[in-house]
Amino acid sequence: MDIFKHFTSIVTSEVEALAGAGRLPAGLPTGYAVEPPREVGHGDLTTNAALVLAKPARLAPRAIAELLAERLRGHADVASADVAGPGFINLRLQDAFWQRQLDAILAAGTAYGDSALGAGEAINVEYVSANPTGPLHVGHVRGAVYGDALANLLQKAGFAVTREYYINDAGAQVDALAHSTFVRYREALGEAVGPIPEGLYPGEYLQPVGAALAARDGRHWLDRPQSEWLEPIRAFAIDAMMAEVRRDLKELGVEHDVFSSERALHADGRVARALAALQAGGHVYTGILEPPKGKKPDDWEPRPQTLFRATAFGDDVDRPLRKSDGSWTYFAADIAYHHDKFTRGFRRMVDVWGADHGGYVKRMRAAVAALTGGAGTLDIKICQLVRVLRAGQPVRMSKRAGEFVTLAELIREVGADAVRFIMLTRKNDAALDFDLAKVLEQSRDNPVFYVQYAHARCCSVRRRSGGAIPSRTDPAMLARLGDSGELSLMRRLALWPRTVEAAAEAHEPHRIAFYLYDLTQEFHAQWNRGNDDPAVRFIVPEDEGLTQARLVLVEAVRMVIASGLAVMGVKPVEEMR
RNA sequence: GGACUCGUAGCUCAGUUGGAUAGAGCGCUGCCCUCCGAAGGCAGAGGUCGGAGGUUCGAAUCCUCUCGAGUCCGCCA
Repeated sequence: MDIFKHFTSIVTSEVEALAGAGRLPAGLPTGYAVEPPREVGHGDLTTNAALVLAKPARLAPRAIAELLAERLRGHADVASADVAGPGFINLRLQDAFWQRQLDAILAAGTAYGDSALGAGEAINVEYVSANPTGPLHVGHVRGAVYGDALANLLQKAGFAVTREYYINDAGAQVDALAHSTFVRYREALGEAVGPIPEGLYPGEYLQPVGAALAARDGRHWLDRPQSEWLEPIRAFAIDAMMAEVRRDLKELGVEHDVFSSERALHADGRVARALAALQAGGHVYTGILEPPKGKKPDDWEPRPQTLFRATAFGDDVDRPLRKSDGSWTYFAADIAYHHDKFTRGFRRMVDVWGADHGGYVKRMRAAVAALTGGAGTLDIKICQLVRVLRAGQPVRMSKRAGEFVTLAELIREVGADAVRFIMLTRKNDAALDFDLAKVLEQSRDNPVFYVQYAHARCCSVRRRSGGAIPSRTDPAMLARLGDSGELSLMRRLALWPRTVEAAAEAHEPHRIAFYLYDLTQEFHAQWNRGNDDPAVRFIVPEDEGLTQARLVLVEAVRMVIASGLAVMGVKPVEEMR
């Protein structure tokens, strides 16, 4: 149960009751909410109902607040209801109310915080979608972790989530991959190939691919013309790279449900069909674009092009659909891809892109709007750059020289859990520094350690209790939990369902990381009090009843940490080493 | 020239979708601890939210303008 929704509905029924008694006008709107107060000193809950209702009710906010507060005081869970400031109502709840929440948490386990928000609606989250021309590197990791955590989060919020990867296996880049692989193939067969030609991929990661091809086909392709080997070797290389990508992603804990091929979209006519649909809607025409101002390409020459009328849907210019040789642009294929997702039943789509694709957002949104007549929604989340720091110094990355930190290396160095956690400690659209030393530090300013440590401490309590965590609770037992630190932990736990929903709605999984940090901070603080004062320790040998109640609290904390980490895709640890 | 994202404490960043005295960590200052419930604890000082207007009962949050940083800008994907 989300306690804030619970009390919002109580306020609503009291407003109706007051209207029924003639003390408020009937038919007032319900734009108000019961929320946690920003200032803890203001109480447990606060509502702006009187402020929101003042205008439609044509009454002073404080007068409405007084009426409502009077009614709210009559509820058994409400300890006090005070009018404050311009007309807020601050509620304090009985300890028993908070204690009762522990029941709900223990009963639900890590399902506590699951929401019906999504109502089982299908949603497609597309992420990573890196070109199959090389191994994944740090530039891809953030999107991978963000997308995966978002998918987990949406699942927890009640959506039917499909995790999808779009393979850009068409176009010049995969042809270059095929040529590069052919060079490595010749090399594997003993030829002296010299330096890798300009325009091809020089990375050593293609050596094993060439060797594997040689092992499979022997010298078969050596004297054949390019027209014969290009396609089969391209397919071979793409398969090899995608196998590596999938293996690396699996190491990171990322597994997609669906891999969609761009090449297949072209091959089976889906591109042509999508574009025909766009054309039928009157969104395609032939025209001449203005050159971009301020950065005019040297070889610019005006020419008529097949254009999508993106400006009709909020974009700045209309966008080309065909290259000068008549083939489809990448954008055209991407339109077809989103059309395909929509026809597969996804009215809701999320794309996770890197910062360098920011300029592409408007046209894609425009295309989806045009294709679906507004029935499909596309949210595009941009992940800003990650700077990897070693000893406080940025690690230089040059793709051309082939020196970049790969995902596999990153995981080998600090572990998948640390990688995932750190990637979620920033909002997706803010730049992120990844300090390789800091993530392994055992201190409070390393959130990975801090949160894991809290979970380990919970497990430690459980171990030392000898497995004596009560499976059932009763109000009398939980009534022993009256310490201020215990109560603020209970209040924090009650924020979890609300945190999940808000994060899911905003598509912001980083909020989970921040919540966990706050929760564990309070847990550690309570633990530390036990260092000085044995009476507030979780295990009090001379008081079994109190210990039982506290074990319930600790177990509830552990479950919420574990379910938060599950959303982040981080494994909770039982002990620190 | 334009588009997009970001400007919040000395530093790195949150900010519950417009609420009441803007939060956390680091750093700084002070006090306490040296305890395996280890990998420190507690407390304090410190920002008017880049700047200027506007909307609102109420703005870090929405609008306009402006300054600064990053990313991007036909036929690459």
